[in-house]
This record gives sequence, C-alpha cells and structure tokens, in this order.
Amino acid sequence: MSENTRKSYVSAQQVADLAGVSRSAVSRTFTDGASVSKSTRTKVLAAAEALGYHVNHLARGLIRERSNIVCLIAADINTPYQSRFIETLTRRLQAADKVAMLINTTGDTGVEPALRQTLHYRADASIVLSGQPAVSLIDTCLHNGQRVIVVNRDDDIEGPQSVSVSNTGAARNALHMLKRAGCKRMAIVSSRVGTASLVARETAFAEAAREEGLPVDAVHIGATSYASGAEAARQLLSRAERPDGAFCVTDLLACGFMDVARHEFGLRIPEELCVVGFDDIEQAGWSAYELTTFRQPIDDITAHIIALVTQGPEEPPAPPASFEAQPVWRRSVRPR
Amino acid sequence: MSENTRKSYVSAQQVADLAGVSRSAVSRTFTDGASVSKSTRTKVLAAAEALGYHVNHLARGLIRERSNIVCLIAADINTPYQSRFIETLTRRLQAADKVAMLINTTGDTGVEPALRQTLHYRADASIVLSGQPAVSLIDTCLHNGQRVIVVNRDDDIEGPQSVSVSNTGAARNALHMLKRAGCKRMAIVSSRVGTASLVARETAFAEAAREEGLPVDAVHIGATSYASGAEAARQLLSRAERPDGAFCVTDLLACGFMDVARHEFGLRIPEELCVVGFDDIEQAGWSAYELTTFRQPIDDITAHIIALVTQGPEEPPAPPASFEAQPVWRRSVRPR
DNA sequence: TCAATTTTTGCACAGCTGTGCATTTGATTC
DNA sequence: GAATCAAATGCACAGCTGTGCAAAAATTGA
Repeated sequence: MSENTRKSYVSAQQVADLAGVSRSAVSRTFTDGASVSKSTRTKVLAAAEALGYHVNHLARGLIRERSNIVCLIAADINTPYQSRFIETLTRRLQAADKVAMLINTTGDTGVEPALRQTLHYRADASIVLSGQPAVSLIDTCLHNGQRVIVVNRDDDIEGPQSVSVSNTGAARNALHMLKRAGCKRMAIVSSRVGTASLVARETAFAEAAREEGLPVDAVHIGATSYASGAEAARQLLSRAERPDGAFCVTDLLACGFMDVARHEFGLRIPEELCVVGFDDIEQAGWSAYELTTFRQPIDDITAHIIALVTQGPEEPPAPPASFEAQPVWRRSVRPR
Repeated sequence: MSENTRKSYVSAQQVADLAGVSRSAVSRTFTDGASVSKSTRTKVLAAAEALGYHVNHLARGLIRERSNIVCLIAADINTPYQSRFIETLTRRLQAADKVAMLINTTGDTGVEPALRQTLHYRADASIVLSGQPAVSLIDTCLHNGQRVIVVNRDDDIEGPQSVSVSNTGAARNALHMLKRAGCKRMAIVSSRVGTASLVARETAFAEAAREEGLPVDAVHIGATSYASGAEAARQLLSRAERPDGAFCVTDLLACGFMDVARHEFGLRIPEELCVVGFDDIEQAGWSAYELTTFRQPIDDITAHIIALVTQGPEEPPAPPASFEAQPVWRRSVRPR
C-alpha cells in the first residue's frame, strides 16, 4: 500500500482532505501573517506531519513576486578564494531566507547560458563572481526585474549593481612595502586571464614603480593557479638580473612562486627575495608561507551583497560600492 | 515607456500575442519533440527574442515530473576537498541538464532543515555530502519520490543510495607504508568530529598496527582543519617518546602537522618523521609538502552519482557503491 | 438574549506552463 | 479537382499555490 503513495509529492489538497478543512486553510497555515484559528492550525499541522507535506516553493514562486532563489555564477570554485567567498555567501543567503543556486562556468558553459539559466528559474538576483556577461543579456535580466550584482569587476557596466575591492590603493601600497624593504628590481606575477581586478592590480603596481624609478618585469602565465606561479618563478629567477621583490596578484600564484624560489632556486625568503600577495587565502597564513598580503574584506563585501539582494524593488539602486583591502603583515617581506 | 515593462517577467501569453499565434504554439516551440511548423517556430522565436522571454522552469516543474533541480547539502565548503568535490559535481550536473542548489550546513542550519528545504523546491535528488540526516526525514524524501544520495558515510541507512570510498583498505595500506619505511612508533592525527569515514580510517589503521605489534598514539583535536593538525603536532612531538610515523586522516590535518613538525620542532621529513595523509587535495602536491597520500577517485564517484541522479524512477535502486582510494607516492615517506 | 463587531472560512480566480484531443491546414496522390 | 493522409494548431484542462471577497462563525458588549 505504501507503493502507490510513493509516486509523487503530496499536495495541499490531500492535507486539507485529511484534516477536514478547505485547502485555503492549509495554505494560510503555512503563510506568515494569515488568519487561521488555533484549532484548525493544529489540525492542519498534524495532517501535514502525518502525510509528510511540504509547501511547493515552485508554485509559491509562481504567485508571489519573489522566488527566493539567488543564483551564484562562478568559475574556479575549487580555488581557496572563491570557495571561501561562496561559503560565506551561501551561509548569509540562507540566513536571509534565500537559497543559492550555484552555476559553474568553468567548463564549456560560459557566463551567457548561466545567466540565461537564472532567468529560467526566476531568480530574485544573480551574483556574478567571475567572467564578463554580455551587456545585452544583463539588460534582459533587468528588464525582467531581476537584479544583477557584479563582483570585483572594475568596468563600469551600466545597470547592474557592482561591488568591488579597490585594487589600486593596495597595489601601490605593495610597491612601497617592497621598496621600503630595500628591493631594487621588481617583478609582477600574473596570469593570462585578463580579469579586470587582476589587470588593475598589475597596472597600479607598475605605475607606482615607474613613479619611483624602479624597474619592473611582468610575466603572464596560464591560469591563475599555483602551477602558473611556479612557472613564473622558473622564468623570472633564471634570468641574469633576477628580481628581489615580487608582487603576485593572487596568493595562489604567490604560493607557487615561493615554493619554486625556495626549493628549486634555494633562495631564502625574505632575506634574498621579498614576496607580496593578494587575497589573504587560508594558505597564506600557513607557516610554510607566512605570506604578507592584502586581505579582501569578504565579510563586508558579502554583507553588502546581502543588503542589495534583500532590498525592495522600489528602493533606488545603490551606487557602486568599493571596499579597501587591508595589508596583512607576515614574514615574506623584510621588516624595515 | 520602458518603465512599466520592467515590472515583471514576460510570459508565454505575451509572446503569443506578439507573434500572432496561440500560447500552445509558444509552449511547443520550447518543448523538445513537439510538433510545430517551421514558420511559426521562427515567428515565435523572433517574438521571444524581442521581448526577452525565457521559459519559466518553476511552472514547468509544476507540470512535469522532474524539476531538474538537484540539491547539494554540504558543510565546510571552503575546504579544499569539499570545494573540489562541489566543483566537479556542479559541472557534471550541468552537463546532464540539471542545476545545483547548494545548501550550506556550516552555521546554525543543520542537515534537517536543509533536507526539508530540498523538499520545498521539489528537487529531483538530494546529495548529502556531510552530516547525518535523520532517518525519518529521509523516509519523507523517499516517500515523496525524491532520491537521496549519501556520500562517504559508512553507516548502512536503509533507503538512500550510498556512495563511499573504502577507507579500511587504504588505512591498512598506510600502516604498511610506514612500517616498511622503518617507523617504530605510530601516531594517528584526527579530529573530534566523528565523521564515519574518518573514524573508519582511524580504527582500520589502529587495528593493523595492533596486528603488527606497533604502538599507536591517537590525538583528536577540534575541527578537521590545518590548525587542528598543527596543534596535534605540538602535543605529539613534545612527548618523551615521540612518534616517527604519522597517519593523518585528512591531508589538511597533515599540512598543519608537517608545518609544525618542521618549523617548530626542526624535524626533517621524511628522514626523521614520515607522514601519510588522505584525500590528495591540491596542496598535497605543492612542493612545500610533497605529501604521500591516498587519492579519492572523485571522477569515478561523481560519475556514479550522476548516473544515480539521472536514472529513471522505475529502475531498481543500485546497491551501495564503493570505490578504492589509490596511494599516491610523494616524498613524505622514506622509500624502502 | 440580541445586536454589533471581529475573526475565521470557503469559494473562486490568478499565476504560468505542458499536453490530450478534436479540428483545421497543408500536402500528396489519383 | 477530389480524396486521403499527415502535420500543425487551438481549446481546454491539469498541476499547486496565494489571496480578495463574501459568507459564516465566534466574540464582545449591553
């Protein structure tokens, strides 16, 4: 007999029948602020418990304005920085009674189909953590009343809310750290991926170096990964005039860079080579690295994102928000 | 004039009106295998493009059996192992035309409300990556026709499909690795979190050591994290008779353990201390660690999960699947 | 006890789609 | 040009819920 009940989900009508009330009463029992008497409420709850009823949020989203679904569009989810971001974001979204749909744009699926997917599911908002969505598609989203929040992209796309970390100040600061440590020849370690924030860090650092009259060598290798940082070190450190100060635009690159510098070139850090990273991923604090870097204020950023997501549609769009990355002094740069 | 169109989503009816066809034609245009003439199809597509129409998957899920939503219930998402798992899983789910809902059970939200959430959204399946869902709730899921897939839990819960890595064989193998390397005093580094697979690894290792007549010291500290591994090293290595071979039930623990062993106790690895880990996270391959460990066959596991998710409801449930963790030799254990 | 007021309840509709069925359109054949 | 058949189309219903509105019930006050 339990076989035929297994077929499908239990609906509010079945609960109403069992409880001997109308379906409206069931609906009202599970709607905050609706008017139901105590006695029917308990009857309904008992019937729902017995049948294993759960409100169908898909149908509810059909009626209401909000589906309570928020899409996260991200690539390189297994990266320490991204995964921490996603962890924090999902936790806070849940606290705000939202549920996160995670769309991975790593493989063949680009950002476009991902963003289209969010429209299919009537998401309240889409948070773009990586990649560059086409403006036309963003327009479609906004046109359909869906919020689009773009994280860490400096480019000023008209329409979407944007949240970013100010890269320039921190990158300039990085140069001055290295200069004060006595470094004479600078290096920039970056990837081929032309992410806006990475490019911004690089150019700000290079410009500051030019102002100070310090030579800069920049390498761009593959993805923004440990392996790329390692390869960059092999290229940079085997040159005749090797750099003695390196700015890695990402901590992950810095880890690879430091490992090769130490284990393949036998260099001591920070005595012979100073390294500055960016992001303050967990590994930066591991005693194998003790990396001096800049901390992305993930708590502040995510808090602001949550505010954007939960604000009413009539409120005016907030101006692009920018947060400062704070320096974290460890031991990969010589003290003054 | 564009202000009032911004209000809400565009529906199939609007597209039909603009294209001059019936709403059914619109629906059929976006349904695979439905019968529509070429001319109306193009008319509909043009109108849809002009209005920015996207099929409402929420309403579609109301009609069809499957919502194409798959829920991932996970904790410690920012952990290297979990994030890699999630990355692979989301990618493959998307390739199978599913979309992943990520539910984070790290904070105050436990597994129970998470699993209940999956019922609310009529998920096709729930994949439980962490935590122990109550049997009654799993029953409710199955009763409602929702698949539940439990990953890496050894306990035999009746009902849900389960996929796991066989821990015992690998753990016994770990002991023999250390024994062949000449280690005399064994240590087990684990956490207080009594995850089934961690406990299984520990007990298997301990039993194998007992069979070989080798002494074993086990420590359990806090979460399964780098910091716990570090603290474990401080406790174990300051003892009078310190161990010379350590089995860390997780690579993350191993990283913390190795760092403290080297930088606080000045021990050389593998000359004075051999370390074996588990999982083969990315950091295990970094040259700061070169950790000998056991690789979780994530590709095989996720492939099997996808097969479970996409199989028809009438097919018989597959038996619990178990995969072997393969040893990965690096340099944290002395060669024979 | 009765009138007035508030609370509760049920009805019916809206929200958006997929699909069976009958009907119409178009093509093909003689 | 008529007949036959396949393909395409529109209608109407189902699927599950939230909510305005009117009716019913319960409460309050005198």
